Amino acid sequence: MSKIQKIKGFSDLFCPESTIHTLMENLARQVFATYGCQEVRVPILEKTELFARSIGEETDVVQKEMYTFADRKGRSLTMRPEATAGVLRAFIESGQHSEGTTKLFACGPMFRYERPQKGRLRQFHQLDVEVLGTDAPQADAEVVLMLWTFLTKLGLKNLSLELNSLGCPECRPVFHQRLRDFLSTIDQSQLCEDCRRRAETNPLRVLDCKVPTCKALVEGAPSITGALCPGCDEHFAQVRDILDSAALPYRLNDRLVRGLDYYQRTTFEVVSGEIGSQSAVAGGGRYDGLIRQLGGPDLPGIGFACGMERLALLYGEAQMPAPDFYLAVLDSRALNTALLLAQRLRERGFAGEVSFEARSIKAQMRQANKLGVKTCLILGQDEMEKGQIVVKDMATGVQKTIGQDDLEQALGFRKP
RNA sequence: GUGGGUGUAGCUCAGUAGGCAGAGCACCUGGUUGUGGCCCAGGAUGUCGCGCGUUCAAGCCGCGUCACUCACCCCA
Repeated sequence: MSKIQKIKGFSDLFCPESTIHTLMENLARQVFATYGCQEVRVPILEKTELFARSIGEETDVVQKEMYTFADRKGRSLTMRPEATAGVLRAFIESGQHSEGTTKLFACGPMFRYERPQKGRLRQFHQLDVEVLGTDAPQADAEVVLMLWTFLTKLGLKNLSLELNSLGCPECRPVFHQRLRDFLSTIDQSQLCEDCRRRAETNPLRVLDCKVPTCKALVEGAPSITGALCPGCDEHFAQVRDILDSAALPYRLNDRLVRGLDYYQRTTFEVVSGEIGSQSAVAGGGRYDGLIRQLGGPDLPGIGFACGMERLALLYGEAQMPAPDFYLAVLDSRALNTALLLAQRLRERGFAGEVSFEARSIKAQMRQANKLGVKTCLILGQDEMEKGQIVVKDMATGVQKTIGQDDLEQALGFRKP
């Protein structure tokens, strides 16, 4: 029979990677809770329209990267490509939005039909925070601090925080016009093929191009920072001021662009130079018109998402805890007794393995050694007959024979 | 969607100029009547991704195909 393989861009996580993911998720939950975030679990499948309306009909994500299909009654459904839309939909639908600021944490798998590469899978996992109901610059600063605190507690270093303001519906069109004017003054034929297209469709993206010739050409392009309206300018200044006071190191990057249409004002990204080309480990920003756009009240919001696979690339080796014991069985008539003894220990919270077959003691000792257990228990014919068991300390090699009833004590049972 | 690289033992990979399929690690057995690590001796393990072609002969050359991977695009 032929093997069935997993589908492209989907991965199976075994230990220690699965442990790293669990650990990161738990730490995120814990850190974000200190800021008042409450966890929300939302569906993986949503109506396609939700993403089309929030992310933006014209974005690449919606145009060509979504897992979209018709259900059995012909309704168009989509596997979520990001978390924000679903969380906001749930927030709006729950109707619990009259209580001032709401801070939500969500996590889980997201899906995008892209060509896989380092740090990018078709099913990937994000940690997501949304702070809804306030446009205070303090909230922006708090969200950034929350993210940075989490990454620091994860032990990640050499990360760089990039910060920008994209302006609001009032000042952004002004900047777009200035940018278009600028682009029309330069020799279009010098731009790369992608940029010639982007100059029309999404001029902001031209600023972000990595091709050296394009970089040089847009050197003198106008900066969004200089085009902000007084309101946005003041808001951004306050956010920076707080982050300065908190001594949080960031880099202003007026070329920082977000891929989703709903972002405005404060946007930020955390990048690493150590994980290949997909260098953004987290990204987010403010989306003040979005809740209303999704049929909810006119409330502002800000949030971010962390890519867990990318964090995992930066995370060191996970230490897998060694089991407490290995129970070697030398006589096949002792196998049942051994299993019951192990069960007794496991009920007390000890972790360990018990042999399912009476192999040579040498083989079983080797196994105990390989598992790295602190204690090896040996049950043979002699011990069986006397109701005893051998307890061997693997580090010192010292062993003693004790009554089976005294096992918990010998292993250092501590009350839970 | 586009381009490059790689598919050989459980894992990491050698394999010269087409001529018997290899190493290290891991695993198993023994060196100890019931005692691990180190050491020594021995052992098992292959659709050389798959298909077609060239050839007396293909892991190696050609074509196709699938998978993985990195990069572009895009993004967390």
